[in-house]
Amino acid sequence: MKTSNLLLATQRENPSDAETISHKLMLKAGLIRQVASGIYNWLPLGVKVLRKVENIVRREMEKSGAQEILMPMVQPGELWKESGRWQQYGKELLIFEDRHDREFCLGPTHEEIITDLCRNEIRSHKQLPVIFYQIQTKFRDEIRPRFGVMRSREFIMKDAYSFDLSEQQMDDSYQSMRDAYVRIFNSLGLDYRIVKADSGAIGGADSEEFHVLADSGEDLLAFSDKSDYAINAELLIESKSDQDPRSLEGQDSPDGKGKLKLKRGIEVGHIFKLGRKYSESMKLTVQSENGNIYPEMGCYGIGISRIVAAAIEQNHDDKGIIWSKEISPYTTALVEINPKGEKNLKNLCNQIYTSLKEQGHEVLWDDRDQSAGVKFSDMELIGIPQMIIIGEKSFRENKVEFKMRGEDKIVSLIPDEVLNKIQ
RNA sequence: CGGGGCAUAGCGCAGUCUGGUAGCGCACCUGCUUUGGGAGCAGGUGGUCGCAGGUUCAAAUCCUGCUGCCCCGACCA
Repeated sequence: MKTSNLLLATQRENPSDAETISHKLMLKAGLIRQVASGIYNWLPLGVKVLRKVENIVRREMEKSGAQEILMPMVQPGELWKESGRWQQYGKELLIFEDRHDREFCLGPTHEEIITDLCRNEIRSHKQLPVIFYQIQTKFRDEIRPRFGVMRSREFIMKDAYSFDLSEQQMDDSYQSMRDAYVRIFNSLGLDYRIVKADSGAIGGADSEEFHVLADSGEDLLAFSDKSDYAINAELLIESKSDQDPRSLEGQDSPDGKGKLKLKRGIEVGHIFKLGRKYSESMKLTVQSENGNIYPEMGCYGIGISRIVAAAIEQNHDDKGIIWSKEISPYTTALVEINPKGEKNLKNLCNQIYTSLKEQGHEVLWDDRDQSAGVKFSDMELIGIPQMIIIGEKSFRENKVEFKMRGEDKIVSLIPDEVLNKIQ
């Protein structure tokens, strides 16, 4: 892609409406624009990153044998009344009526829909175990949306639901999803931790959260310095008289091994064992040799759009975003400087651009008629991990330059070498 | 929902106290010159000053009501 054909909506000024770093940078780098409180447009660069994250998630879901489906965002109130959550879920559930005065809500999650789907489609125990997933827009009418897409009302989530014949089988499904999540977060190139969590309004027994570590994270996490023990600090606070979570620092770990250390995290994934909560309330049964049984369910969420913000919270500098190459909108920025000075400079750019594309690299060629400083600043702001610089001086020596985002070092290479250098 | 703040051009802001032809920087358009870290000169485009009432000869400015957005809190995957 050439920048001359791209809606590169970078802004020079800091946006006045944003406080957190990821929110500021997402606006400034032209990834998103706000439409209403907690509701955003995703611009071309932002969508590129979203798709990268989605593709990693999708790849690992498929690898684990989960099947992709797509459920509606608009859901009939009837199903929510059946599960009991029409009353229970609260004002985060955005409710409205259609022209026939039938009640609907915008889906904040999909347990009701998936359970309804499965009770219609799944008859025999031979069809289990099964896991379905979707990547889809959710809506939760947050009391106070904040921090850009980090806590927005409309957001993109991958949610998966497992159905098993026994608790033991459910544990296997849970473990398989957990393994997939580990592969996903490893692939994303983020520093993350898994902690014990509260299962909250979704209901159910065991649950674990995946957190991207960042000082700006909303959640406080507690770790033992001697064992694997890791927990969302909220859970420890509930049982203490001292309500200040920071007081946990240095206390004995509840597992009896070592002392607690605290870190901040952004919750980007949450996996639950639901048990029979929904299968029983919504009468989902399968036939087996022992009669009809209620499947054991599990549900598994990943905040796709939140991951984009979390990645920026964790990886940025004073110049802007620093993407890992796995989720960067482009792997390589190609910056031409003063192409009018040397008439073959443009040709060299074109050759390198074409070759890299043939090698499967996603290259953003900054061919705008702008000064070098503007181009460097923009490419750094939008966080492209590798940059090739082609300017008059080096061109005359038949050299181009290569620079990694986040590093100061610039290396001079002949054009063929740079083709091998790019990853 | 409680507390605090903001609303003037695409972005960032001044002007409001003390009413008198709506401004600045950047961006954008034209032309020329420039070109290795956010270029220069010249000429341009763009705003019912969040909305609705009211006061006044006259309202961005004063008064009343409303709306939207941001931050802190409660809440939340």
